[in-house]
Amino acid sequence: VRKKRGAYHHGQLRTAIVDDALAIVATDGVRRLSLRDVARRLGVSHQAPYRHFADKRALLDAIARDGFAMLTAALVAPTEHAGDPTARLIELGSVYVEFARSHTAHYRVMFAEVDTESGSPPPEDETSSAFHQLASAIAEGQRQRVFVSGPARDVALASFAFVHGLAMLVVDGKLGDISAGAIEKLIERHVVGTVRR
Amino acid sequence: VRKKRGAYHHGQLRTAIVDDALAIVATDGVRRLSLRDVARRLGVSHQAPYRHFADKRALLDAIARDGFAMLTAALVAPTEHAGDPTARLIELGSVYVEFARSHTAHYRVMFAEVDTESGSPPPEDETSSAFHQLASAIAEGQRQRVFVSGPARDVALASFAFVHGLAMLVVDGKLGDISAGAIEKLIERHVVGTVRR
DNA sequence: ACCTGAACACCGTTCAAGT
DNA sequence: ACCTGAACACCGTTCAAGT
Repeated sequence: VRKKRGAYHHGQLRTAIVDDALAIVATDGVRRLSLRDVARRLGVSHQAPYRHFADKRALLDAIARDGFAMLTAALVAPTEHAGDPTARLIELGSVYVEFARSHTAHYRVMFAEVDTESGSPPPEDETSSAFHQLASAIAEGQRQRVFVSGPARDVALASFAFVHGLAMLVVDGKLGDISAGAIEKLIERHVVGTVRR
Repeated sequence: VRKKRGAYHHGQLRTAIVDDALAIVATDGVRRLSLRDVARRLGVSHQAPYRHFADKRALLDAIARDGFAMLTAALVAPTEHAGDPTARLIELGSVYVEFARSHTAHYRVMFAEVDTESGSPPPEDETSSAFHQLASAIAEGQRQRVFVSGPARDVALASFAFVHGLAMLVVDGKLGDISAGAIEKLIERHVVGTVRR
């Protein structure tokens, strides 16, 4: 979305900035993202982005929020397996890892090092949305007595760590180009082995 | 290790730089690490670090290498359970996550975004050392017929993703101050459920 | 060997304008 | 409203020295 020299973005600038930032993150990583570079690539002055984002952090936060919203939406969608907790949990895990694979830039920003401002409060833990999807699917399985008993939170923790670990490996390219089917098998094995009774 | 104005570090500078960088990473994160800041804190000129490291990347690489070496050493150590694959695999996992907890700065640098230079070859995958510890423990369990059959690599992949996911959550403080015992229980559950026959 | 200081090309961010 | 250009304090990195 390169604009003519001197032209205006007419309200599209915000979107253009986010899209270009995502492109940079996808190819070069979060570290290489620079507001000035984005502005340059879009043909606007390096101050223009500040009309839409208070600072660089705000841009990253917006991208992370988008990512969490997309992920949550993707996890809520598959209600087909509402009656079968095992199938549902496997699907949730697969959707989670597939999200990381298909939205690498978003996932990187979502889990990029958080600002460790010693004074700042834990930012309302946005991971929790995805986490609660897992937890509630697990609670349902426990209600139906097909899942192990014990605190749903602890069981969900194990499942979350597992899919998050897989997602990190995928995003970092450590798994080569493993197939979605292979990932689903790993998740199925996990669910059947450690969650189901 | 602050030196007197004008004094020399007499060969200690390299160590001092690494230590100070680790301190900064531990409190402020990798993103906030700056060579100039380290030099300033150590009372040397901002060019001094270049005597010991070709560039910032080289400093981070050195820290990552140290971390991988320490982790490998920690994983090799516990041969006590050499005869019991289940106990050994649980211990390997616990040691892995405990390393992330007690060496947060190292772990952050080890798994900080790798430079995605499109041309650069995969850097001899240093994760593989830790990974192979798991894989060989798993292969031994398969030999004794107490672990599930199938490619040791795939089974190891699941275990690695699980402990790596746990480690990431610990390092990012998403698990609060979960006890080492609670983590060991999660790992035990994973091993017993998805690795053991 | 190890250190210094000036210099260059970059950043993020702010300010005072321009249309 | 949305954009521009100059300015400031930072970075990483290089160069030409100093002891």
